[in-house]
Parts: sequence; structure tokens; C-alpha cells
Amino acid sequence: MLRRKINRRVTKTKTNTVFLHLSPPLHRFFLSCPNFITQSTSALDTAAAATDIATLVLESDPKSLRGSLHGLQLQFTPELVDKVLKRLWFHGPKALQFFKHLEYHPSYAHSASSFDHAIDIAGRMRDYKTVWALVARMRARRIGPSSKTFAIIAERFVAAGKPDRAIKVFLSMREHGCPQDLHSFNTILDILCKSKRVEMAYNNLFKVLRGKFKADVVSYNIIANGWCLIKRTPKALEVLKEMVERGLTPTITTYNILLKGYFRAGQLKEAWEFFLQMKEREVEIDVVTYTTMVHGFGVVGEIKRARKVFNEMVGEGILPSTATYNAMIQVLCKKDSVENAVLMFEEMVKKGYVPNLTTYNVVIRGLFHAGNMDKAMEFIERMKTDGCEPNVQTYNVAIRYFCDAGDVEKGLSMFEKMGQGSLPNLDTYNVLISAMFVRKKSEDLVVAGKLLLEMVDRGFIPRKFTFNRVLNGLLLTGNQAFAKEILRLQSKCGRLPRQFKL
DNA sequence: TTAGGGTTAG
Repeated sequence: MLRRKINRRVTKTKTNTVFLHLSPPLHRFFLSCPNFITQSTSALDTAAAATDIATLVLESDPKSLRGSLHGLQLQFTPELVDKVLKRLWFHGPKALQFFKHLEYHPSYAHSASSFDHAIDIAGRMRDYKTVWALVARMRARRIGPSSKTFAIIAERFVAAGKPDRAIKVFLSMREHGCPQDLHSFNTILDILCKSKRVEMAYNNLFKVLRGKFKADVVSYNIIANGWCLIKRTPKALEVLKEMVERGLTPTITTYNILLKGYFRAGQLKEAWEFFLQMKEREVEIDVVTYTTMVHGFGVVGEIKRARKVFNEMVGEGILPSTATYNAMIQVLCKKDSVENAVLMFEEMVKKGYVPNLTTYNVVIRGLFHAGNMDKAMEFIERMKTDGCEPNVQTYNVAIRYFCDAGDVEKGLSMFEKMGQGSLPNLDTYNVLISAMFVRKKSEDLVVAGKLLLEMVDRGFIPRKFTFNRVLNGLLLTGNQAFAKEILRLQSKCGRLPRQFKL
């Protein structure tokens, strides 16, 4: 009971007081509480325990953390450790400290999955020395590294703008005791293609190694999709030709990739002709094909054609999926009217479909956009009663539109409602902080400052621009003391303008 | 973490 209370204090956010910490006595109680998690734990208990431990890690003195962790009367499990690492995602150094302390735990040994998480975190911090040290330790313990581990590392290199190093990682797998196969080959190709490095994937990897790994339909599809992602449909078509020449039969996925590629490149005519060709060649058109068509026509405002395709699929005996409805509803919102979108929503419900998070978010955004705030809020309530919890996007949309409409209070009250499954992200803070400037009130600027403190506390680094803006605002409204505090924070975050020195 | 469809505005 008391644990729940503590939890709530720690995780709930209040705008005006901003981020509550455990008071020292409660903290001590928490540490000494012997049964706050028992041997047999439900998923809910694991989640709660993960939150508690993450808080403990964040608030403990680094020197005493190891002792605190080892002293806890609870059985660590791989699931629990993974959850804690996820909670500490934005606190890389702390997360790695936690991981390291547990490596020396008397009765717990890390799983491969936790190693992968830790490697992911170190990679995100671009701390490659730690990445490879962890890989070596995994190997020493004979629990990896696996192809998944290498996929994670490659992905991190690509995200850091080093695709060539990602390729090297793939090529070095065997040296680290991990066999390569067609699977891992396709994975690295996909990682490169999804980051729009298709040229490199094709020339430096695919062309060189497709013989060795016996490239299959999946490999070719990945490359074709890569070209489509950068709107180079002729190259994708070449790949299609090439695979046929090599005796591989394109699948429906191949065709759908090309079709989507045409729409993405704005080649409506080609898309339509390609669709007709698919029919002529008696390719087994599926629900993805139709969804692509509905969405493709809809986004360019061809609502009638989108509707026609939608109706046609039913005639062909192919049932729309929730994704198909989502596509239709989205384009109705954007290019037709939100009223018709709502009608479509009700129609799908009547037919027995269960709207998902995307469905709700699309309708809610449409309603806000049309200025129908009340109805949008009704839908937010409706999704909750439907057992579909609003996520960070739902809240961000609501906050953004309320603030844009000048109703800062409503925006703030939406922010306060955000909870466990929908914690604020960088976007949320940016929108809110900007909104604190519209009324030009001194109190608002203090709130902006507090939001800034809170976002840093949660591992988000504000832009220099945001810092300066808040700083100037506070100075102009006579909040000198608070401005000083913000300036110290700015320095800590390495976001200080050059002329400043503390 | 081997491939294809549906969520953002500025």
C-alpha cells in the first residue's frame, strides 16, 4: 500500500511543483522495505518494481549504489533488469552503472537480452569503447554476442552517421565468434536501406556478397524498398528485373513495395498502371495493395478514387483491415471533412472492427484541426473507456492545439494528465515551453523555467535556443534568482552561449 | 531486429 503511494509520488508530474522527489525518510523506508517485491511476481509487480529500482538508481549516491542494489531483498530476473534499463533509457550513464553493479551481484547473472540493452544504451551514447567491452564480456560468459547484438551495434553506427562502420561491424561478426548467415546479411542490408544508405548497401555489400550468402527474395525486396524510399523507382524496377533474371519469383511484397514507391515519388499515373498490370498478371492482390492504393490516392486529394478502390476491394472479397480504415479515415480528415471521417469511424465500429490507437489519434487530430475541441475531447474519453489508453502523441496533439488556440490552461491541464504509458517527450516540452510565452505573464515564465528543469531531470537536453529564450524571459520579468539557476543548468548541459562563462 | 500498408505540423 505504502509502496503504491511512493510510486505515485515519484512518477506523477505536477506542473506547478514539477517533479517530486522522495523525501529522505521515505527513501530510507524504501531501501529497508524487505518485501516490496516477492519471489513470484506478476507483470504488474515487475513494472512497479522496475520503476522503484530506476528511481533508486537515479537518486542514490553513485558510491553507495552498489551496496544498495546488492542489499535489496529481491530476486532480480532478466525481465526485471530489462525493464529497469528501459526506464533508464534517457539516463545512459546511470543505466550502465546499474548494469555494471549487477554484474558483480552474488546471486544474479545477466542475460543476453540485458547485455543487448546495455550495448544499445552505450551505442546511443556513442560510447563505443563500452560497447566492445560489453561484447567481450558477453563472449567470455558464452551468452553471445548474437546476430541481434550486431544488428543493434550496426543500427547505432548508422544512427550516428557512420554507415561504413556499420558495414565493418557486420564483416567482423565471425571474429567475435558469431556466425553470419543470410538472415544477418539481410538485416544489415535493411538497416542501411532504411536509413537511406541504399547506394552503399547495394554497391558495397549486396553486389559483393550476394553470391556468398545466396541472396533471396527478401534481400532483393529490401534493396528495392531502399530505392523506393529515396524515390528512385527506376532503380527499384531494375532490381525487380534483376531478380527475375536470376530465377527468383517476385512475391506480392515485391509488388507492393513498387506500388508504394510510385505513390511516394508522386507518380500517380505509373502507380495506377502498375496496379492494373498486377491485375492482368493475376498477381494475388492483397489487403496491403488496397491499403496502399487508398492511402496513395487519398493523400493527393483524390478522395473519389480512394473510395472507389475501397469499395472495390470488398467486391473482390478482400476485407479491409484496421489499417485500411485508418488510411481512409486519415485522408478524409485531411482532404475531405472530419464529419465524413467520423462517419467512417462509426461505420467500422458498426461492422465489428476495433479501432486502435492510430484510429483514435487520426480522428482526434482531425477534430482538433477542425477546431472541434469538445468532440475531440469526447473521443479521448471514449478511447479510454474502450480500453485504449491515449499515448504521448494523443496528448501532444491536444496540448498543441489548445495552446495554439490560446487556451494555455487547457494545454497545461492535459499535460498534467499524462501518466505512466504516455510520459512527456521532447516535443511535449517544446510545445508547452513555447506556449508559456504567448500571454506574456511573469508566472508563465516561471512555469517555463520549471518545465525546463523537469525536462533535463528526465534526460532531455533542451536546445540552446530554448534555454536562451527562457533565460531572457525570466530576466525581463524580474526573476533574476531563477534565471541564475537556469543559467547553471544550461552550463551543466553544455548549452551555454560562447560569451557566457560561469 | 530478414521484406510490403495505417498517427504530426511547421
